[in-house]
Amino acid sequence: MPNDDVQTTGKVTIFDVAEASGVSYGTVSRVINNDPHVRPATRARVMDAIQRLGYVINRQAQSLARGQTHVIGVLVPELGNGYIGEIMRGIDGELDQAGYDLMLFTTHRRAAKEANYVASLVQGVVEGLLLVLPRNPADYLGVLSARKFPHVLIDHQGIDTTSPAVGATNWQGAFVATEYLIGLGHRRIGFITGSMDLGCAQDRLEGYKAALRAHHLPICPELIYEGDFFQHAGVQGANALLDLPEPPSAIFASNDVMAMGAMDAVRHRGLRVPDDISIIGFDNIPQSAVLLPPLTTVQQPLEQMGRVATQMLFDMLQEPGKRTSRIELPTELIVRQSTAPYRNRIG
Amino acid sequence: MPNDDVQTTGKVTIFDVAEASGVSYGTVSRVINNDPHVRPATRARVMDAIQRLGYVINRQAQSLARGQTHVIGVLVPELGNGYIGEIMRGIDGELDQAGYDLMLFTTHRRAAKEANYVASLVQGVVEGLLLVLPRNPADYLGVLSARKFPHVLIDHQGIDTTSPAVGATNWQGAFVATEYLIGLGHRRIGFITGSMDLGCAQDRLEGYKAALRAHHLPICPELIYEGDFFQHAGVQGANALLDLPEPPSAIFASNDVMAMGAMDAVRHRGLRVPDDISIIGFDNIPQSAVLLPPLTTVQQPLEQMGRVATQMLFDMLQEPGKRTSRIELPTELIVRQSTAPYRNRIG
DNA sequence: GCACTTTTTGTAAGCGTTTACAAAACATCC
DNA sequence: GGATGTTTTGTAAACGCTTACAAAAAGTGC
Repeated sequence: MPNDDVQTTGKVTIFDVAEASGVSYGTVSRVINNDPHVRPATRARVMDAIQRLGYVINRQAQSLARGQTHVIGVLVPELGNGYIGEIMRGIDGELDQAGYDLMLFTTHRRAAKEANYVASLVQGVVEGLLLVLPRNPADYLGVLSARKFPHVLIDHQGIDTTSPAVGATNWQGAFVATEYLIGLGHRRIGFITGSMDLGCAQDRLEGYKAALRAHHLPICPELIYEGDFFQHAGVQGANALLDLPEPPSAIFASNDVMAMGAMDAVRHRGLRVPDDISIIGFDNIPQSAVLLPPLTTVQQPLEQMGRVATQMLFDMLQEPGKRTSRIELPTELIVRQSTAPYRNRIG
Repeated sequence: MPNDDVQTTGKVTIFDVAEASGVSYGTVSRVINNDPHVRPATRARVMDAIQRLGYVINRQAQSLARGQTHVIGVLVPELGNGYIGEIMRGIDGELDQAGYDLMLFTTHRRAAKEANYVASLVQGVVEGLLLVLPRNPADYLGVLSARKFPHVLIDHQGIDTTSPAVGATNWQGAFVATEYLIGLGHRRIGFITGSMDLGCAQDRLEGYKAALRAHHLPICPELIYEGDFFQHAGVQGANALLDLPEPPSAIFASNDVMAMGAMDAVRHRGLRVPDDISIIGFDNIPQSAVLLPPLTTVQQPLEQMGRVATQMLFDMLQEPGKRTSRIELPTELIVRQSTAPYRNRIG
């Protein structure tokens, strides 16, 4: 007689379990779903059969029958940078707690495809969608909104105002950081922007300008270098700024990665950070704390943004009609050793 | 009479489309699946109805009926570091081409949960599993193998030998890099290891040792600092090595991130790279090229590893019985400016 | 032990597709 | 214009589960 231990192959269904334990398939279903209406003895028998046969539930079928998948989709422009990783960590944590699974889509490849892509892929598989740092959201948002498909944007305060979103107080963060440099005595402060097609980059620039204005300092176009959030732009931006006839004494980069590039460029010229040039970043990625010198930066609550966005999405799933909102989480200035009081460097 | 344009809500099924276009649901299914056995005129009529009603297929139901989901799962220890991001890029690209979707699982949170976690979550939802850099794979591999569940390991040449895997030639990479330093005249070469619980970290260390041996140089335990692949370990490792009575003239870090830390530490002591100390990394993450100086490193074909692993998985799905293999993709030494010929630095 | 209530179990229908098979429509030839 | 062969279309059953409802069993109080 063959061993009927854990089946290694083939599909074990609810019917097999029912037969093996001498109950009906309905009862097996109830056991699986922890329905209280089942006698302890019966439950034990069924559980035993489940073990023996190595039964695991078929989520497809369950989803189909229940009409819900317990999967949410996350759309990211790309993996690889730590910034998105932090956000993902928050999303993942929250999803995990709720027992949801996560389907990952990247735009970078299919960006060119038709706008319906998101809607069509997503329909029937994911219950909601989290859009991280969408670059040209106009494409999908139309479809998503039209279909009333639950979704929330993360870190994009762009043109669209109808979709719920969570971001950070980029403007204030940049304002505070700039003000801090001004407080240290710096008067000429260089600024390296991010990709200006992103709302957050624009906001940071505006915050910088506003702080200068608030302190009656001139806004010099030559002190503003247009970057793109990549390290290389930090290097080039710093070089461009330091080549100026009247170079700045401090550089504010729109993210930490560019700040790192700027730090390298400064040192490569034989100048010291922060003695000769103060440098400040934005994001507070994990690396910033272990640089030499540790980087002064504006902390973005990235993980929290992920968490909050996920919770918002769950709210929407619960009460489909609910008024959606746009949330901005506070940034915080983290003072470390890459900034110092101004002193007349050359003369 | 109400407008029957794109429905914004509710579910449009194959039956609705059938009714709207005056054909049977079977025909609609055929149209959806591009079955050639349907008259052009009929096809057009159905397509039109699909458009009008805004029908999109329900993947759950399709999966259930077809018995395949077109989803594969990827299990990663964490997001956030660029290393995994590169691998993911390769996976994603390959999946995309094949029209598969990607479900992402992270271990870091549920690691403590029972070993069946992978199997139970996965069964019925994903057709195969890619395990990226699994840290304690013994837990799941047993279940996976027992169930003959298609899976491939990425970058883990550990104890387990039965599962198919793709990795890189870590040993050779480290050997070549070390030999390169020796060729530059260095005799005392410091080594900062990765997490020694990972096979790749062990292999790199062995490659380093083998190169020394091959050139009849002594293996000095004090020159080997045990790190963990994080930047901080690079800083500490470099400091420890340089504090030695007889410090090394070159440092080989087991990954680029630690090499960056080491570079910072070296400079912080007023020494220059590469003039005083040569530094070499491993991985060739995108950042390494834009450091100052650009980092000499061993390139790992991360994206390619992702691609190859995914292809292997597809092969396994196609021919379930197929003999599985373990592949090692070649590493390559990338010479940049963080390494220089040895010269007697102090004396 | 009976009538009654409550709990447990079984059954049938449904979720939205696919697909094998049968039926109907069309084309082709003599 | 019928016999024949080829497409095209319709129908029914299946995929593995949930769930409302009905039936059976078990538990009560007298």
